[in-house]
Amino acid sequence: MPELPEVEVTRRSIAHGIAGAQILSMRLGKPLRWPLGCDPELLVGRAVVGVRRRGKYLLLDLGQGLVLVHLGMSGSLRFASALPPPDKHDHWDLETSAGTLRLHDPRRFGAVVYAESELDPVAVKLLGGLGMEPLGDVFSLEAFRKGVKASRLPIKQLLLAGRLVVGVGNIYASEALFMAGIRPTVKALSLSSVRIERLYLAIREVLTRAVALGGSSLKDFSSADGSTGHFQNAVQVYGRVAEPCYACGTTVRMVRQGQRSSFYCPRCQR
DNA sequence: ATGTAAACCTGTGCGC
DNA sequence: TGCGCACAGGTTTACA
Repeated sequence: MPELPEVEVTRRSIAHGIAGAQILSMRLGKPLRWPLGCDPELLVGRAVVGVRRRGKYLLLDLGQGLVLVHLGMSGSLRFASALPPPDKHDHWDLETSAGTLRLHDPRRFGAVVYAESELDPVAVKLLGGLGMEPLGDVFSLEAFRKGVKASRLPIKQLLLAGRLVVGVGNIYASEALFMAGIRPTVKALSLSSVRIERLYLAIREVLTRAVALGGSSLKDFSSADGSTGHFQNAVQVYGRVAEPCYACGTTVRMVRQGQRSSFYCPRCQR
């Protein structure tokens, strides 16, 4: 479910409230993607210094060490001073002096992993291969162009791979490619510099816009304060197979790429 | 090295 | 109403 915008919106909804809080207890439910990697008791008494984001990971900085949180396909966080008893899909509670942070994740593709530092092997394994932050300064047109021209993958799959640029998932890849007028099946290295620049700008624009709209709440996503996003109402092609393109009226198509569905307008995107 | 598919797990919607 | 299947916002791992 969550791509960069949803994770960033979640981060913003908890960062202020949880900063400086002390960890009082931790509860784990059913197993997630990976084990926590330490005794939960080890973290009790530590402070949550701040919350950062790297790609689709949230990084809870503790006084010592950090906790990596990934929402997988169906995860969402809640942060509140009083939460109801955990239901069967609530698999992690972090009780702090400022409130409880709770991971709700029916499919359990999400993860909560402790690392001593970002140099900890587990952190390197999870974060080490990640590409550029699309909303950060290091995401330069030059670096993006170089990466695109070096890949023989279809451009959609290159974006999803996360090795060049992070945070672009299935929704925003389709949306950015529509915005740039590029068909998802085009080989990355065949794109002209002009089209690469259009895509570069589209990625930044679509992600920025999605964050501003609170992310996409397709099924049940909500940020940690319970508010839902609105980007799903601004979607141009994602999930709109067989419906008319808003720009030209041509029927939106769906194609299967790497076990994921891609949506595009055959007239607007070449 | 690269490209494709299976795997992880649960819920939902659809055709019959 | 029930059953079986396809599919769902992600990522790693295994295997050609």
